[in-house]
Amino acid sequence: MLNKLLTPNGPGRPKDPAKRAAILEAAQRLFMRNGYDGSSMDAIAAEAGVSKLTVYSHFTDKETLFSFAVKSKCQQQVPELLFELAEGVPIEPVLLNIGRSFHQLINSAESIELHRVLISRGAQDGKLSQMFFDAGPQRLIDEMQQLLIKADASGLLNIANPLAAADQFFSLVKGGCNFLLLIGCAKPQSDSEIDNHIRDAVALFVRAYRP
Amino acid sequence: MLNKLLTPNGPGRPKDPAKRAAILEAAQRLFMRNGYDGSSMDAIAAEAGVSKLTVYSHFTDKETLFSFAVKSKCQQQVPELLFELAEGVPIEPVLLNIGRSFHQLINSAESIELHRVLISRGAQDGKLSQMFFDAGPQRLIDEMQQLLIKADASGLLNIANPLAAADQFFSLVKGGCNFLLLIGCAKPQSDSEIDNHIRDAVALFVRAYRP
DNA sequence: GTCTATATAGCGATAGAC
DNA sequence: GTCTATCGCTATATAGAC
Repeated sequence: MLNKLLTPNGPGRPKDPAKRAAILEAAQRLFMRNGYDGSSMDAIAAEAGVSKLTVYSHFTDKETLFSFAVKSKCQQQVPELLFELAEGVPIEPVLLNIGRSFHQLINSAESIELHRVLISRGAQDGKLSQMFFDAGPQRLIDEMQQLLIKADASGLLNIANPLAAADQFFSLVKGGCNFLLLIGCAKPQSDSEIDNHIRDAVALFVRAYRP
Repeated sequence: MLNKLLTPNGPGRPKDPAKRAAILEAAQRLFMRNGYDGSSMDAIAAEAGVSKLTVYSHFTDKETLFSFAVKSKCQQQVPELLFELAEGVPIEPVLLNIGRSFHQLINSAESIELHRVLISRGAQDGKLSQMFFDAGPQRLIDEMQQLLIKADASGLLNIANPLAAADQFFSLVKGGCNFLLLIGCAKPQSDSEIDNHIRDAVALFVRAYRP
């Protein structure tokens, strides 16, 4: 299954990598837009500009194609937040930067759609959700935990339980608005509202954990 | 449409209210367990022990049945949290009680399934999500806001923005674990872990907002 | 390896007997 | 009002030509 990707040239005529990429792209678009059940293999093939059998040739079945599409989408979404903590610098600006990046990440249309699809399918494919979680949220929590340990050691903050504090921080920045976007009845927020929200979250966090 | 519920006796033979109830119950079970697309009208009719046409007779089509099922489920889930705030009593125990009730509510299997279904369908039926939100989360936020205003007036807490603070409180109690349950890869938490989580959330909140 | 055409099954919704 | 039987449609997955 994997050697299709690693060694495109098997015995006989090689499969067209461009078509494979087109299929994967089309699958991502449709799965994210219409969900698993809402996306037919016909539609995916049409969107990719190939025949349906070509889709089945590259990816065994619908489940497999879905897994590859999600996996690829996760890798695109992998965040590059700034968890650096320079010496002798106050902590608020660092947390504000992380908060802004995280907020933008989880509330982007792409991210909301990905979450929606995973939640819809979550009950039936826990492995895929686990993969997503390890590649995404878990890494953010780990890095945040490391940053908070450093901040505690530097005397910038007073944090007894870094893991719990990391969870608290992300929960605060996430807020209730993200849930509204997920269920599809959110009023659009202005940039200033978003910024105020993040400021409030960081302020609450720092106030509670200051030495 | 509604008078079917209010006046079960129309002209001619009355429809069987017991069958209507059985259909609604079966629809709730299957929709919550297998989602919208995963639940066929055949399966619902079989689960209810009636014919499929009886289902169509009581509820116009699948969308309508789904709306009634979700609406009914929401009314069952309507929480009775304790937002009382007696005079001369510390605030922590009150927040702990609310936090525990809220945590139990949103992490129950029934609630997770309802959220999952709403999120899956959310993109396609925003009205239903709006109805759910008004009946559930919005009311909790409102009541929490009122409580925080009182707490501020009493000098128990120092809260400039009660709405934002209410959102922060619920976000903290909710935590990251709820999301894990939604995507279907959560390790079960022990009672003591849950209690510690809620204590930490309340502690953070009170520490930041103490006068 | 890729295409057109098709097999098989399940869906939502309906017609007509009782 | 409720039932059995069925229509019309669409889905996943496959067979055979090039």
